[in-house]
Amino acid sequence: MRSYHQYCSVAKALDVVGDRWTLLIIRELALRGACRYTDLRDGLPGIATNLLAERLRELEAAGVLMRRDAPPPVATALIELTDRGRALVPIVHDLGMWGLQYMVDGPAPDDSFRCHWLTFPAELFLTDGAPDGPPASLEMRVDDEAMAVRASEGKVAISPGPAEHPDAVLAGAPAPLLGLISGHLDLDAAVAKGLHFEGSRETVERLMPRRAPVA
Amino acid sequence: MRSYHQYCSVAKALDVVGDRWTLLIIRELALRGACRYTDLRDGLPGIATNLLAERLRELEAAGVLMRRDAPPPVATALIELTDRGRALVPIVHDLGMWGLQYMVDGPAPDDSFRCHWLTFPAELFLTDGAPDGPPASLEMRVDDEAMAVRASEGKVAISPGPAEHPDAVLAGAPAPLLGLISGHLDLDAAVAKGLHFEGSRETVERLMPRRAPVA
DNA sequence: CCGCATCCGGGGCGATACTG
DNA sequence: CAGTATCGCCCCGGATGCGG
Repeated sequence: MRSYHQYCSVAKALDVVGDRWTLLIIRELALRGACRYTDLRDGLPGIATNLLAERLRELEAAGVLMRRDAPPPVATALIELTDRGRALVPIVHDLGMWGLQYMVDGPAPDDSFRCHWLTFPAELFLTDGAPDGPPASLEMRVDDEAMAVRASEGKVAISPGPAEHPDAVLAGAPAPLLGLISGHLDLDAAVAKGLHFEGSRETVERLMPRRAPVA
Repeated sequence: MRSYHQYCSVAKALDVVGDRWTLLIIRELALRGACRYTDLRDGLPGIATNLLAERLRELEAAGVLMRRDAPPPVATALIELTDRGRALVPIVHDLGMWGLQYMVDGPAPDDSFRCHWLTFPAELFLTDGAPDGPPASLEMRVDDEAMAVRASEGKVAISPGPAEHPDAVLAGAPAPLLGLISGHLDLDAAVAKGLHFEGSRETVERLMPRRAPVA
């Protein structure tokens, strides 16, 4: 990107991360951790390959991310955030919280979706409503991608990939799933909107928020 | 900007504020409060007038800012952030704190500067080192623009425009001024780098940080 | 298959000129 | 003061190719 040529810290930050796609690359690295070029590409539907390569070069030069050789079994290099890049994660998170208000109408017809994009909203909204209960595991699934939510001793942990022995599974379209997570819909309403539900209703109700804090 | 077409809150946020110049417009409205088109234009050196007009239209349509008729004596309309837009201010602030690390080398030869751009760094770094002392007033000046810093009862307030009866005045180039504010330079070092200083040294040392918290 | 580089068409952007 | 109009350029998007 052309520099703004302003001696202002906000402008200098945007000189580095203000380019198109740049903050979404940070998002992917924040949600996935160290990953391959191809993983990034899959998490950024719509990006041109040359643009991704160019952005990665720029961000590496700016000290925001680094490449590291993968451990022996793998032949490829891994890309991950540096300390400087990790300092951006809370900002990307907050930006995502601000953007939630533009999602309540549901996805546009040609919107793509990846399950791990729900991580930030899930971290914000999900709480362990029964901190004294036994550990519980929930799987959320859209298309072929899954995300695991584990509640244990009052803590909620969200991780990409399928859950090991889920007590409950939620699957279906993104919109009712997000509605449930954010408290806009309860489980019955989400099911009525097409969400598929299996397993322990108790587990779902333990994790999902009771009220809707989004404006 | 073309939408990213991703049903992700970060992408949706960037669909609204990810365009070039957009977050800098938010910065200006955050630092100035309600202001005129021309004020924005002056605070955004380098922007094309058609782009500013177009961005303002888009941001108004997105509910981020609004236009309001000025009180009778003035003939022009004022532009200000809505609640939704004000929710972006902490994000812009944090982005600015992150961008500080790219300013330590000083401005590029063709960088422009406005004094009120120091507001975010000043809010972060300046503290009242003598909360029991009498109110103190400091003016910082670069070129023709000034910024006032008032310390009173342990609180520090920063406002655009000249100070009324400043106990001390700092004037000169942006870089030594920022170095002083951020704690990279003490007053003598800043003066050695060309900063002009007048008035009460005690007032300056009361407000400026003792150590450098920037990496 | 992974990680790009290259090419090309379209549109966002930058700069200037002009207007109510 | 507050924009609109115009034009050229370069960034971006999409497709293809290619070496490891």
